[in-house]
Formats: sequence, structure tokens, C-alpha cells
Amino acid sequence: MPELPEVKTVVKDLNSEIKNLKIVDVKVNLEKMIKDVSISEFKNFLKNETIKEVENYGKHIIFKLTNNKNLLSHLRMTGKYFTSNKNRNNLKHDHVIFKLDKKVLYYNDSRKFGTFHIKKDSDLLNTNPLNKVGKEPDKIDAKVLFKQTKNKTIPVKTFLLDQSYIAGLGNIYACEALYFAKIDPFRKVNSLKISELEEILKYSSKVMNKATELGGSSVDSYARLNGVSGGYQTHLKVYGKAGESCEVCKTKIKKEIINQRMTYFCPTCQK
DNA sequence: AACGAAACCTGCGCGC
DNA sequence: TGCGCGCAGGTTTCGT
Repeated sequence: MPELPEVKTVVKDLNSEIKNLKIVDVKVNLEKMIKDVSISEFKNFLKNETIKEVENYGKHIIFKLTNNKNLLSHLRMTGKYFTSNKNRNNLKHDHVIFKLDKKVLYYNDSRKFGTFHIKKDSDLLNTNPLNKVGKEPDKIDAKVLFKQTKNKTIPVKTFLLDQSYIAGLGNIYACEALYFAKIDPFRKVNSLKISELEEILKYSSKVMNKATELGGSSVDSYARLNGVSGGYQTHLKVYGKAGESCEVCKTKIKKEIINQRMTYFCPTCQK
């Protein structure tokens, strides 16, 4: 489901729903989602701590807890949070349930790819998984990025999806950013000039900031807490638009698979 | 070290 | 109506 705009939207909604609530109990229905520790360690770590704030670090969600503790959550493809059972019929995929003092927070994930980690503040950024996460595009120096592209013959599209170089882009926004930057997604990343990387970074930020303002993109299902749809899907220029005309040059948008991911682009505008 | 492919899962829409 | 196939917003692991 989510790329950076969707994660930021979920984080914002979580803050307004559950900030300052205390974790009273935790129920885990699917053990494999809890990484590195046993279920009882996981529960004991969280029990009786209060959620001070919810943040994102790349696509990871951090629940900042009392006593220098953190709960890390990654939604992968289909992770969703709910604080209500109204208007939903997917209860069978509620895999982790956080009983708070005033509400219940359900983690729902049909494909079961999501993960949870627990961390003390001292280990938060220097251990797996956050130690491998790069910066968001508006904080990256194109010169630094340029050095990282040396010796890399992978397509630029594949490079953009690697969260250790740039945090936040996923399949939709990588396609959109390359379209605005007029870069062919198949280009070998080591063939890009610094100026082209600058364009990619600029439009990555622009596209994702705009999408965040609109609450993310809801392409297949929804992005927000409690099933609310995002609004950016109507702004997409190429993603999911194979066969439609490019707004700029009227060429038909093409789709091709790069690194096992469907990739949409304008074969005329993107060089 | 770098890269492509497979793996992890379920659900949905499509063509037959 | 049912079945098989391909596809899905992500990341890790496995071979070469």
C-alpha cells in the first residue's frame, strides 16, 4: 500500500487519534510479524507505556513511548491501522491489537508482510532496520548521490526504489518523479549527470509533498486511518495510465517491467 | 560488490 | 459460477 505520502498521512492521523494514550495490553495473532524478540518480551516492553508521539522515518512508523522506548511498524504492501470496527469487514486480518486505555488500535494486513520491532532510544537509529534507511529527497545533496551511482549499472528506476539511497519513493512516485524529470526509467543510473539527479530529487520532493498534502494516493484500496481515501490518485500522470495520451506530447504512455515492477513512462518525453 | 530473481502472502479482476 | 492467471503501493534473501 504505502509510500512516503501515505505513511506520513497515517502518522498524522495516528497522532490525532491515539497520542497520549497508554498501552494497557497487546494481543499478537501472527507471531512472525514480531521481529527479534519473543511475543512475551514484546508485550512486556510495551505494557503500561504511553504513546508520546508518532513519527515516520522513511516509510517506517515510530511510536515514541515513555521510558525511552520505541515501537517500530512497517506497513509493507497492505498494512493498515484502524481504531474502529465501523464500516469494515476485514477483521480476520487484524494481526496485532493494541488495547489502549481509551481506545483500541488494530493493525490489519491482508498479505501479512508487515513487521514490528521494539527499540530503546539508544539503539533506534544505529541498528536494523533504521540504520539502512537514507534521507528523504529534499535533504539529499545531488553530489553525494552522484558518488553513490558510480559502478552501478542498474536502471535508475531500480535505484530510486532502494531506500538506503533515497527514503520514501515507491513504485508510484518513482514513476511520477521520473516523468516530471524527463528521465527514461531504463537509463543506467551511472549514466546520469548531476544535473539530472538534481531534477529527480527536486521532482521526487515536489510530487511526494503534494501527495502528502492530499492525504496520499488511493489506487487499489485506501491509505488513511480507518479506511479514508487519499486524494492524489487523480493527479497521477503516468502510473496506471498505459495506453492513455501523455499530457505534454500526446504519445501513448507505455508500461514495461523493470526489476519485476511494472513501470509507466512516456517514451517521447523521457530520455 | 553488484545484480537479477525468488520469496514472503492474500485478494481481486480478467478471460475463458 | 468456477478456475487459472497475472497483478498489486515493499523489502529481504538467495544464487550467480
